[in-house]
Amino acid sequence: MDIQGLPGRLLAELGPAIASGELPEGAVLRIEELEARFGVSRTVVRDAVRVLESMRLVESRRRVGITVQPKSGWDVFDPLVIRWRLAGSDRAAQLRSLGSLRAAVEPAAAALAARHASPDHCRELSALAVELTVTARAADLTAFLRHDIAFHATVLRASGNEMFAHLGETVGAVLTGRTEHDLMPHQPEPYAVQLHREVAEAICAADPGHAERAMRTIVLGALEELDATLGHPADHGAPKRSGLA
Amino acid sequence: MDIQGLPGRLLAELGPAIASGELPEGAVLRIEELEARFGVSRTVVRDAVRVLESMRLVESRRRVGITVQPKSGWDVFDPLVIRWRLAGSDRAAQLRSLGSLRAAVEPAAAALAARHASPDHCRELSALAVELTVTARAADLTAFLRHDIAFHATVLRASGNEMFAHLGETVGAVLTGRTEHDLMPHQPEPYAVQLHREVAEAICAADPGHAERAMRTIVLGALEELDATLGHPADHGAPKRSGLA
DNA sequence: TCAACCCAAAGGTATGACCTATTCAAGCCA
DNA sequence: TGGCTTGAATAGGTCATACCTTTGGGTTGA
Repeated sequence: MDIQGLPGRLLAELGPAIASGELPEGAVLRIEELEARFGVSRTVVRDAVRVLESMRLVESRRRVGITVQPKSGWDVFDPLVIRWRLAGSDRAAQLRSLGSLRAAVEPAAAALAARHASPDHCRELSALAVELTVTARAADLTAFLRHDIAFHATVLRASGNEMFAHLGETVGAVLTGRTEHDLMPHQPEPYAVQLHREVAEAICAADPGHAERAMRTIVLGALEELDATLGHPADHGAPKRSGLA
Repeated sequence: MDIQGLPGRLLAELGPAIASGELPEGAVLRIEELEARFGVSRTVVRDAVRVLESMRLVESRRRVGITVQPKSGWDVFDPLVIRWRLAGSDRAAQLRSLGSLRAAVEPAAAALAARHASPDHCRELSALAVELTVTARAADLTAFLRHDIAFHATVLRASGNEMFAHLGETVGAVLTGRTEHDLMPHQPEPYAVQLHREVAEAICAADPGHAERAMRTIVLGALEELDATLGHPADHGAPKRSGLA
């Protein structure tokens, strides 16, 4: 996605290094050093640094160099930062943060979708719900994941809120990461699949309350699962049966 | 914040121009043209363009130039993009999006805060609640706003979720914008102030349910108020008394 | 001891040249 | 005639270098 161009090469190297803590807070880089290390000109280095700076990952100051900023300043919503953190040692913390975010946003998105969804969205959701059912029964995890991602993205898009819609990509990254690492059950839980169907139906039936509740159950289930696999079990409120998002 | 340096000057000019639609989707800029227009070198132009590109506001292609991208691609969570949109003609849409986001996130944050808040956070919230009460009674809108922003930011921070915490700045921008434009009542509503007190108390008492409900009332009230001032009245679910966030 | 001052280090900006991917169109082959 | 190939013009991408400006820190003098 951003591996195009020489600055992209630097970004692909420096971003993950910073996000993973390999380059810790306070670490200092110098333009000259990066020029030599990557065999590129100052122009390219500046380009890359400028982008890192716009994400608040580093700060460039005269007479000092390029300093890695404290984690608390990161632009945590930047898609690249999210991806880099998911790929590195911050993975667990990032997943937990995203989990809470999903738990907050997706139910609200489902409720909004139940009010604003177009017939097209509705058709799409219904079709995806069917696909989920089928691929789950067939234990085709790859296809299931693909449709799961599409389902959640569609709900977010159908909410009519541009900010929610943009979380679709991020949620996709989370779901992908989950099947990759936290080994999923060989067959998605039937209850979770049914919840997805309920969400789709409620949205098509313009029933915000039901859509919201079903989605909340899904996403809280995912949160619990997350805490289980990541170890640290913090309570999140309403106890529910383990679901699958 | 980013008015430092020559690239910052370009950003401060081009960003708002794009965000407000003054430079519509598909508009093409050329480096050479920008060099002349701002009297800067290619280096500076490239720097600025690179940043706009990382926000997905523009795309730079050879033989074509720098093309303004469709709004659907904007990195809507970027703080600068948010600020630029709030300042321009997209103001209403941006406020509505942010309103829904707040409605989703802040109650969840309050609930989390009730679980994880440190004694320091608790003290801070209590103090801010007092300040809100006092300044509201004194009808000191400026001070009230300042404390209101601090209150919400503190709740978000106390949630222990880094992503929530980062929304504090954005929420602040929304609240500021509200008092600036949608003329607020000369004296903040007493009921809203009380709700803030309840949130603080519930968080300090480690009562997630109460904290979440009170915060939801606040933020839904704000949403209703928003719809009222912005015209388009979409229903958001649970009917509540008009609050004030 | 502390202040003002000066110098060197490192990023910021300016140029100008050259490379390269793209597009559009002219021209060729079926 | 129509589609494909090819070639040149265009505009961004990269490079190398020189010079400016800020700033941290050491030095000097009161």
